[in-house]
Amino acid sequence: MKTELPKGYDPTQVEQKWFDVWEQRGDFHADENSPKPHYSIVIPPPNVTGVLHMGHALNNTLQDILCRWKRMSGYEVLWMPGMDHAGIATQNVVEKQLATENKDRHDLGREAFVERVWKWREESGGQIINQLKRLGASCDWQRERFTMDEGLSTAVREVFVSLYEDGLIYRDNRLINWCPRCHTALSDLEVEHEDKHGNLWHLRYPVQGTDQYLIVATTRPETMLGDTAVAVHPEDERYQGLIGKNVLLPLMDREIPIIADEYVDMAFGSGAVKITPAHDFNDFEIGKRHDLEFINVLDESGMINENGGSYVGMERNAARTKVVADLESQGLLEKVDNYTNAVGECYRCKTVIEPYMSKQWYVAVKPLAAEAIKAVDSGQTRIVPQQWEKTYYEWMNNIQDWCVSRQIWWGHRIPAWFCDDCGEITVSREDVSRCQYCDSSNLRQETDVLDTWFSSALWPFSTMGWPEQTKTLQKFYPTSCLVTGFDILFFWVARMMMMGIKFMDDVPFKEVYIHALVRDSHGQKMSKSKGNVIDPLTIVDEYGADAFRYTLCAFAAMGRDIKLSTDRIGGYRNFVNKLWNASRFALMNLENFEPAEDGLAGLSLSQADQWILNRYAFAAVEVNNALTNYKFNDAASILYSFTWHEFCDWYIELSKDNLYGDDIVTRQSTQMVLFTVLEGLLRMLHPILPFVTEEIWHALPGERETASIMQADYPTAALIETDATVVADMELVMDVIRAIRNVRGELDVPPGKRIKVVLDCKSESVVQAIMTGQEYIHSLARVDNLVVGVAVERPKQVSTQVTGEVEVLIPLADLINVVEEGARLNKEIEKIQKDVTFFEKKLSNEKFVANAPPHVLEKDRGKLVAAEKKLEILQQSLEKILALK
RNA sequence: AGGCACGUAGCUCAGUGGGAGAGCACUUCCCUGACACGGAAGGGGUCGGCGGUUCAAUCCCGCCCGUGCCUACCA
Repeated sequence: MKTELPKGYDPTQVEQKWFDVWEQRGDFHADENSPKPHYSIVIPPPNVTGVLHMGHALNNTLQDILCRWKRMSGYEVLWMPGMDHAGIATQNVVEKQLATENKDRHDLGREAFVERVWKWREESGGQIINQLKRLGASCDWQRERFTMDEGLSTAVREVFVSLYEDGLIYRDNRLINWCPRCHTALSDLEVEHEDKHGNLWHLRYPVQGTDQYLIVATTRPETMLGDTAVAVHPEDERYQGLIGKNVLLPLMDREIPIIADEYVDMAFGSGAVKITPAHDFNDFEIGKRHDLEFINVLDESGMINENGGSYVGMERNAARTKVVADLESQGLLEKVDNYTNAVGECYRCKTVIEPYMSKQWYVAVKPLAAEAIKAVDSGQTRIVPQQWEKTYYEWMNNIQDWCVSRQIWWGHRIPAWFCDDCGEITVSREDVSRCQYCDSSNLRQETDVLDTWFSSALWPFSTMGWPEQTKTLQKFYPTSCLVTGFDILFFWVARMMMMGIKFMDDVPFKEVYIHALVRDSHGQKMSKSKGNVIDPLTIVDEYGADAFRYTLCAFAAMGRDIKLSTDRIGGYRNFVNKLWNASRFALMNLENFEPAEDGLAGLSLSQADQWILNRYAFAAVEVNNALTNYKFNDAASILYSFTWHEFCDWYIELSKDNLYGDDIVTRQSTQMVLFTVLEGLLRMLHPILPFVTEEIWHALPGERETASIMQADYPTAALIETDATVVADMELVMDVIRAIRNVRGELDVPPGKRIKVVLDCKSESVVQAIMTGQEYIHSLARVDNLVVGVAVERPKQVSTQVTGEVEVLIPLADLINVVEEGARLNKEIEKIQKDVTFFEKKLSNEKFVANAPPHVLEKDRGKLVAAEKKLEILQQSLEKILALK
């Protein structure tokens, strides 16, 4: 597939073309029968309702980089893709649709509603999959899974029943987090706490049998309708006489006791707390301790129920207003303070959650967590960066039982049947029609479904066919790595650890790489409901997927926040274009070139050739190191500077004379090096820049051994041994070129002007190095007359620059301004003088000389000597220049 | 309230116990036959503040200030 490269790189067509080829050819498919060592990653399944955001883009780009790198490094790579069914979110989407038809789910009934959700899923769900493909994600798309698929549902049921049989799943009636809008229970994690400005109302409760009032403070006055006690601290002297007495609850005219409990903070407010056991988590505990009445005053929608006296039927906020107004009119409102406190909200719809009494299913997670802690502690699973281990332990050690039942319809229905005759519960892998206990057929299946995260927790093995013992599981479980953001460390990672260990008897992943979160400019987490999402696809459209990927890769190391700047993306688009044009240059100079069978062996390699091959080896080693340690940004910067600053800025320029010259042997060896380095460079870059590298790679001369660059070997080492002396000589010549350019630039020598340069060298070996590279100096420094030697005759009027062992002398002649040269020298002298002073001071410190390690001392002494020499030369030059005036 | 981070060039951010880095932006010059999404040469930072450890601190420790996130039952 040879192609002529157009002048500018246009990503759009190239990206679409190659992705189609890759996917249709099955290049991403993982073979469970492969003899190669395995490398596996399961994708953090995006919501079926999801639209690609920056977080997905980062997360999946990093996974793709790892997968492509490992694939090229000889591994059989499985990147398992899929989505979760996002119970509440998806149900909300479809309910909104229904609302536009003036219907709700109850009008349809459960079965029809679920059907409707499936229909939505087929028609509009899962857009994100195609969006991931636009990024170049090399998932094994043939294996795409969905948490509501039959296989995964079987896994969910197997796990639920097993946990139940092991006594790790139970039912209990307690306070849970209730979303009055979604009409379902939520786990603790699904409640987001946000500080909100509100009020602290101070209420006066009349004490029975006295004319005293007890002042209680509350942020939720409407809950007073359900108060069943007032609590004070047992040691609070102010209230000693009141404990045991009653207050008359205003508005309800209910007598409730004054109790003593150590939970009460004497210093806060009046030191007296109203107790509403059915509507507050603390009060719930106190209620149990003191055997109080639990009066629920709300219904499922957050409306006051029949227990709320005259407030029945009022919405909770309206009730609050009315309660406060009524208390005030009765003189029972002491005062109102401004107050800020954390209010819990539903993570799906942001409705203020309600602590609500209800019977729910729980997983007793403590025993599971203990194992999951051990697995990280023992190193079976490594969390990178390690700092996150602490967060993981912190949560795991304080873990609370997990409420897994949800009062919605879209999800895995809990496989439990209640018997109307004997009251027992039958939990079963198969649907049942008769009670296990009394054989009655009067059964009703539990209507609740499971938390979506319950099925997500099984993802690493359910996607591979569990509970069947599949070859895929044998080959690819445990997975090698999990790549995710820290925001779902608890939601997902911790739970996968627990379930993996419990059901697979092995950790779900060997390593967890936790990356930063992409936030908006205010540091806010991007989310659909906040409306602050920037669409990554518009970035892809504008800059190309490769440039976008490179940016994300370069950004990946940031602590916790990533704020994307389009300037930066533009910079990497330029980088891609640079690579493209360097490749065009190569192709133009590789006409009629056929790569030699034995590669670089036997070629007479120039200074420049050896130098670039040396730098190539360095880059190859370093980029592998970086990726091994998840240092994505290091990988990006190593490859950036090798490509641009070494290959393009230097090697291509150094090679031009040889490529344009008449010496056929030199030309051919230069071509071979140019070709070989570029070809290897493309392979090095491919994991980050899959599209452009594939395109160029196929345009190179010669035959490729594999159908795609993604199947070629990833470079790991030197292509051929290079001579360290020759490489150092090249660096020396480059320094000389830089020195000449510096003088030219500083003294405004016209760029086109060819000049005379005298190089006074300290030794014959330096002369030799320079003589070998003299053509480079002629060409890159625009020199037409070069004199090199040890103690050469020095022209009278010169500009002087010093680099290492070489004095660079440029005759002033007619081209250099004496005044400017004086200024330039003064600037240079000032710099060097600082160095000299610095090292003199350092080395005259006796303690430093006595304590510093010898190699440091040696190095600094050398630096001082070099700086002193350079200073001397520059000062002499300055004197001469001044004498000319 | 506790925990975890962060504070480095104008901007966005890397980085290390031994004389401070990148990209973009900026200044000067150049449309030299791959590339102006380019080339060459420059300018720019007492690495948040104060102490401590060390021969040596931007890096380690403590405190402070500022910012962000996570966890938490102060009504």
